Amino acid sequence: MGILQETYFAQNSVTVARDLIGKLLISEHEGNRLAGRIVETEAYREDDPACHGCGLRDEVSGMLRQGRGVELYGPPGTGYVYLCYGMHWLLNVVTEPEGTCGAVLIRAVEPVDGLDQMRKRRAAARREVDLTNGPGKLAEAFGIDRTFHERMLTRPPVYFSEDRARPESDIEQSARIGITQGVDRPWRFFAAGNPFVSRGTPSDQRS
DNA sequence: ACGAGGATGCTCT
DNA sequence: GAGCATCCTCGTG
Repeated sequence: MGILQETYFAQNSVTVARDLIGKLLISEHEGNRLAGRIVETEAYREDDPACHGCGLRDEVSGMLRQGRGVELYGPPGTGYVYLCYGMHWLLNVVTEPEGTCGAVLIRAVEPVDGLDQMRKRRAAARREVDLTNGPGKLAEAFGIDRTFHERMLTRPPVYFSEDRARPESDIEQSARIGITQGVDRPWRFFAAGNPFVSRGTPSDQRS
């Protein structure tokens, strides 16, 4: 009921990233229900130097080479989960039609359900905002790891859904965070004023 | 409140 | 060996 389907994720990554703000991320893994309202996302696209998988298509033959990020050309709605800095799992959902490279990174959510289990998984979190105010943190809180890589996120146990109780909030836009390439593209979206938005600084404002 | 530095593993040169 | 879509701890003000 209200689960976002493959046709939804088949849109332009930037469109999906903006529209996912206010939607719910839900996990029914291991008998617990966890839910979070998405408050921060980033879009990654083909012909985008920050995107894993950029440059895998041979310009002459049109054929795909193997390499990191080739999964981003796969079916929309697929999970793309990878290890960042050797320690943190980051959750993406594959976007754009199959055969086109793209993904949306889920950077932060506001906890809605299952906070007790989130606290157990996030032992380092002293304040409630630290449960899920960053891409590595929310993945840990939700128990997302490599076992969700290349799994469909259009049905349980992990999926996205509409939010009936979706609160009003303005959506702001900025450069993406933590990247050194593609800094000029304002493809980060976040809910204005929401305390669960991550602490990162947009890449075009760093010294 | 804020910034520096370290942890840690995978991919590509 | 360098470079990473990060997070945590421990300094200093």
